[in-house]
Amino acid sequence: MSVEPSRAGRTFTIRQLCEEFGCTARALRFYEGKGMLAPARQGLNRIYSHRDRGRLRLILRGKRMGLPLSEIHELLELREVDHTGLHQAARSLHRFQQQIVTLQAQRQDIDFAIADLEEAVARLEQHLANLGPNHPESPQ
Amino acid sequence: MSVEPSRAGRTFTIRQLCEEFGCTARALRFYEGKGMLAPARQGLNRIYSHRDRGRLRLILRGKRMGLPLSEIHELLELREVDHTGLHQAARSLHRFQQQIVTLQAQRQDIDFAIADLEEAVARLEQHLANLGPNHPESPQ
DNA sequence: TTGCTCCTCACGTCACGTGAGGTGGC
DNA sequence: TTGCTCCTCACGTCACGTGAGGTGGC
Repeated sequence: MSVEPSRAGRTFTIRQLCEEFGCTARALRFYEGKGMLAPARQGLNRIYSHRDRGRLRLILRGKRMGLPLSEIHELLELREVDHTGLHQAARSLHRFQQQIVTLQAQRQDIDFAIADLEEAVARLEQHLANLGPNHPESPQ
Repeated sequence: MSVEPSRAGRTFTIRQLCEEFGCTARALRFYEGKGMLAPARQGLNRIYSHRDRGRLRLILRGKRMGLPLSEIHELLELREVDHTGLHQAARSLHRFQQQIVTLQAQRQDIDFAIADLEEAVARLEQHLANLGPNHPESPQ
């Protein structure tokens, strides 16, 4: 077995992962501070393994789903420990189902907000039309 | 003219406004600290006028629309100064149209997240079904 | 005297952003 | 020597939440 990269042995710099996933170095360091990542070091510099990259991918996916880092952290740990995947799957399933409900509610709020904004826009356009053409203060 | 309430002369305590609008006293004090509200005082206690209430209503409406307090503040000031409503209307119109786009993008993100979650839920249910019935570690 | 509502600091939360100031290897 | 990327503090941001400790009027 060679010491050098057999595909999964590949390593990444912080910048490489940032570019790949579109996040900042500060974010990666922040996740590390929270104990969610633990890259190796070469001097002071961080060296990310293929597995670190996998964890990062899950972190960002969890974030997109609107989960707080604390919960993503839990799910990550569970995955590490739970070899059968049973406990992990049950827990994730429950949490994901909850999150779907939460997101659906958020979408409702956004829909209401958009409707409200569209109504306001219509009123403002009307107001400007009335005020507009030859009003003393109309621009130009 | 009587000194006492002719409908618009009515005043409110902080608690009354909180209950009416479903927010906390801390929030009202916070908006005041930002200069968005300026209730009268009776000793140390805050006395909100009908106009304070109107401003609060707009603040909360802006928040529901996803506007940051700083922008809500601007629109509020504009309304105060701009008697014709022309400048105000133009500015609000522009900002609202922008915000509609922003919210539509957020709704998209949420839709994608929900789809992703639903897929994950389906996979987990399948996984649990395979693992389930007579697995050594299945619960009970 | 007890309760209630009000008050003023002031630190905590969440997920980083943003400098300041410094190092290492090409 | 200049540039580049990396690093470590540490304070700032946003919109409040959450005590701690105290006051006023029924």
